[in-house]
Amino acid sequence: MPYFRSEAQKANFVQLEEETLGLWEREKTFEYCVDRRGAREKFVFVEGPPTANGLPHPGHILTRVVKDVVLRYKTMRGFYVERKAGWDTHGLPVEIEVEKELGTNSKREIEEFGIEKFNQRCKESVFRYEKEWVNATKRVGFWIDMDSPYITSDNEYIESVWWSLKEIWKKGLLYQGHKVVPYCPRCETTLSSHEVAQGYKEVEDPSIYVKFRLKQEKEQEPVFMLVWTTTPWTLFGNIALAVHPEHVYAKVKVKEEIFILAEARLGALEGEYKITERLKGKDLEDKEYERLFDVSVEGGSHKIITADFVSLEEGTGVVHVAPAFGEDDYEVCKEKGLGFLQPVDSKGQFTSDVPSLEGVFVKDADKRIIEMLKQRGLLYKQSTYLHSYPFCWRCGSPLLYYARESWFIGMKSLRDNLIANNEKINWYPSHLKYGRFGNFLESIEDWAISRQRFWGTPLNIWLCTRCGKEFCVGSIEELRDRAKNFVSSGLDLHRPYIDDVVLRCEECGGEMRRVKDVIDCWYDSGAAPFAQWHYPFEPEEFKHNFPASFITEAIDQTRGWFYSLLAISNAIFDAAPYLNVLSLGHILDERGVKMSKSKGNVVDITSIFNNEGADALRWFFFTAGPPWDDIRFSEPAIAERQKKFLNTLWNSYFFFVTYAGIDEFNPKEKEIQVERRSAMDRWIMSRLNTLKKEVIGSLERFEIHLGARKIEDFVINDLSNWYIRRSRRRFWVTEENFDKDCAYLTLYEVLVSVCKLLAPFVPFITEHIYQNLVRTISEDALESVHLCDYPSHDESVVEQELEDTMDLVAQLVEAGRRARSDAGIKIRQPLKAVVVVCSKEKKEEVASLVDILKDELNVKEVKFEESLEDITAKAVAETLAEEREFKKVEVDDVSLFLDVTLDKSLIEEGLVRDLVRRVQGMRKDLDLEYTANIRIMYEGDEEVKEAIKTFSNYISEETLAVGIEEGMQISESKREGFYEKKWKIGKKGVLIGVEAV
RNA sequence: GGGCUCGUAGCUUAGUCUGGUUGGAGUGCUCGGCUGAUAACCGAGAGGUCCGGAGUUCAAAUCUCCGCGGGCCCA
Repeated sequence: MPYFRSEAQKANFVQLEEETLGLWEREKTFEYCVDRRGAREKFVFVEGPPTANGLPHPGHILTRVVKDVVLRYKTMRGFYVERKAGWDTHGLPVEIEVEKELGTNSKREIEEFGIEKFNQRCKESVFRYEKEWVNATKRVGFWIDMDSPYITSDNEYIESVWWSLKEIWKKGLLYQGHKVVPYCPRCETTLSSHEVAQGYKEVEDPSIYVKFRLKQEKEQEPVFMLVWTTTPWTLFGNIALAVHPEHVYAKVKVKEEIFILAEARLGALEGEYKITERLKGKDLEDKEYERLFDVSVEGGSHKIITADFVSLEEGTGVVHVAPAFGEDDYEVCKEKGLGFLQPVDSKGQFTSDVPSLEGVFVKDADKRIIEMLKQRGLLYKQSTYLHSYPFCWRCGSPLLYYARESWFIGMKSLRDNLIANNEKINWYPSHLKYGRFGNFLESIEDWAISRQRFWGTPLNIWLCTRCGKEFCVGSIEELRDRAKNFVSSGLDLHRPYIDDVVLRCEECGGEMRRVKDVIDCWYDSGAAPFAQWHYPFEPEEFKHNFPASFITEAIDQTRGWFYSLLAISNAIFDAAPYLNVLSLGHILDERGVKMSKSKGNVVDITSIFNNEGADALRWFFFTAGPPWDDIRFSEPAIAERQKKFLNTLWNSYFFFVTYAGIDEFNPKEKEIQVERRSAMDRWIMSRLNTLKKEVIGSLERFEIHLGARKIEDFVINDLSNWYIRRSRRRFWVTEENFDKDCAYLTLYEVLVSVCKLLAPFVPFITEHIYQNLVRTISEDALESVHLCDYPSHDESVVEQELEDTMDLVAQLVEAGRRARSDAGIKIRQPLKAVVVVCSKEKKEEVASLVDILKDELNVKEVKFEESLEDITAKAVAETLAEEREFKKVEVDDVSLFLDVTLDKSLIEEGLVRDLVRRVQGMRKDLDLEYTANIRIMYEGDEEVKEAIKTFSNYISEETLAVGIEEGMQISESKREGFYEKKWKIGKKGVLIGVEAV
């Protein structure tokens, strides 16, 4: 009985994978694989939570398999690697999906629809594609615990988030301010940058040059700052004028008026002008000017400030600053301690601060404002300006950049800590650390965490309606303690329920009401390190799981999740939340364009699962290039890798299983030390151990592609194309012998090792191979390849010299073939000898592998000559004192002379080899068992007859022929099972018949 | 507009950090060979503006600068 289950010659990877999934399910392999390492050192992973309100696409799958390969590898290396899944559930994208279904367009309509019902829909929407996500995750082999995931909208999660915000609040880092955001006045909502990017249009706007009069002594001639703007309506919000501190400004006289503007922008003036004075921007600093309109401002205003953002590309080099309508404007005013003015309401209409235009939509007011300026003589000139301006992608109205009240975390004050904690993190690729991410930290701004929306973690701040006192709630218990009304323990912490909870003001006894905001969902996911464990309410897990050893997501998360994690950990624990972070590239289509739903170029992964399978997909991702590079992705590219690698791996495994089956070989019954085995065996073992070392090195540096490519190279070139091809004859010997045992043992050991090396990369096929190669023969073996330890490298079997020599021999073989090809003699034609001329040392090395050379070049003999003064074919012939013809080739300092002289016996032997080859082909055509005996009949000329007679033993051995007969009765040969074929060998016609006996 | 990154044969890519023979593979194509792993394998050939330009150097795919194109992030 064979010990190993026999296999199909052609693998059905998809079927094999589905069976393997079933096996893992039945045996609970994943759970066991994690738990059995429970006492070992932890390797902490945090899952960046995906949103399941869309179908997973190849980019998500890439992230999942990269996570998987690292976690499987670390587990096999002995670490305890828990893997908790997570779902990101809040946020504007979710709301937008629901709004599309409802057909609503504004916050007002949502309020009319009802926040309760709206949020209920959001909650449902978030898990709409959960099943697809779970299926794809399982199908691709990503082992992660999806039975008890963290969910950012669960009460416990929210409670932890609240706790963390309270910590930040207690440190005085949570404050209220303004943020300038792209805002749709019709929908009454802010837009994300992604939405803004969708709605740019070319439009014509007014372009006006406005005169701001400097405050002076009365008797002096008036001096005007000349200012350019394309948004006249923002002039009501003017607080300051900005100039660049280092640029040169000119005081010029134009007709009867005096203007100040940048010298480089004098071209903006009409007609003749005369420069009367030059000065630097900073010389103008702090000069006050007359306000354009009569509006009241709290705090400093209407003076000249300096700012680096002032450019000389357009305008006059003097910039009108309105903190309510521009982010730079807002920031610079805050920095300079100036006041703030918001004359526009949330519908985009002027407030009572602007009595003459109260209730007018700002964009409609431009003409009247220009007219007002003209009448008062404050308009220098006017034209129009063509530029791209953002519009609301939903309703088409022009967006306003508009300052809204917002809550901030004071990250700016934590900048040095952020930078210090970033020092502790290893970034892959390393340039991100001080590049994109480092630069970002250097100029970090405060984090605006509030959103005036519905579906999100409610901001846990309550304000007293009487005295204005502010309170931050840090737990459900605290909420119930402080609440005036009854709060049930099972209260859903979302809006609108939480909005109804009124707290008692400790200061004045008044009523405290929650601010209406929810928080940025980036905060939710950034809180995952502790919130997934419901810390600090259940403190144990977090302590063992912080900081994370490893996280990975795509490059766009650099300022997303990678930052929000660091920001929060930094604010609360002053610690780095992860020690290694791997940033992945994106998936592009076959033309190199990013795959996205809107472009319609997303490849359907289910088709790949059903055609090529998960291992093929994974192997493609791992070998395509460095994980941080973008990958061009297409189904044919995956099929190609499968053909190249997985098929070769399968063929190697199939070869072993087939012959071990025939010979009923059981590796457990044999034990032969590696050093007693042949050079070929020791060579592949040496290569294997070198490989192990290289693969581990690569994986430790997250150079997954290098590790994978090294294994691929080993399997295809070393194992399949050299070791197995060279060793085939050793397996075909019918009787049992030492050399055959060595070959079996070696091939078996290599296959099992390779299988383990590959297990993290291609978990299905390796499991399948392991089950057949290992579990079938030992009952005490571990149940799964994924429970095994990762192979460690054994220096004692590494023979570097042997590896080098094999390299040389392979090169000599190649050179010898070239020589044959030059001489026009095919390889099947045996030749008498090859002469190798080399140093004594080289000779000794090569001598151990001389049989390989003999075989590969099909020569009877390999002769060595240590040195010849004259290394030519003629000299070789003379040295050997033979009248023969040689063909010379060289490899480095070794010369090889191929004896290309043919004699009758050699030609006869060549002919026999041709015949044998034909018979083998016919056996194959008949689909005979490898061990089946046959009878051969033939017809041919005298030479053929003679050759067959001379070599009949050889022919019998090679083809398992029990009889070779000359001539056949064609008429009688039509019987069942008899197969005959006419062949042409060289110029001879030969008729061959084959019949199984 | 700014920051980071990528650009090598039809396609996928190694080499770039640390400059040094004639830029190396795979795939596809052509020709030849081998084969009881057979939809595999071996050899030869054709195929290159190393994105373009300038500079540094005895020497540049590699270092520097300026562009062009793709990607990401931010304005």
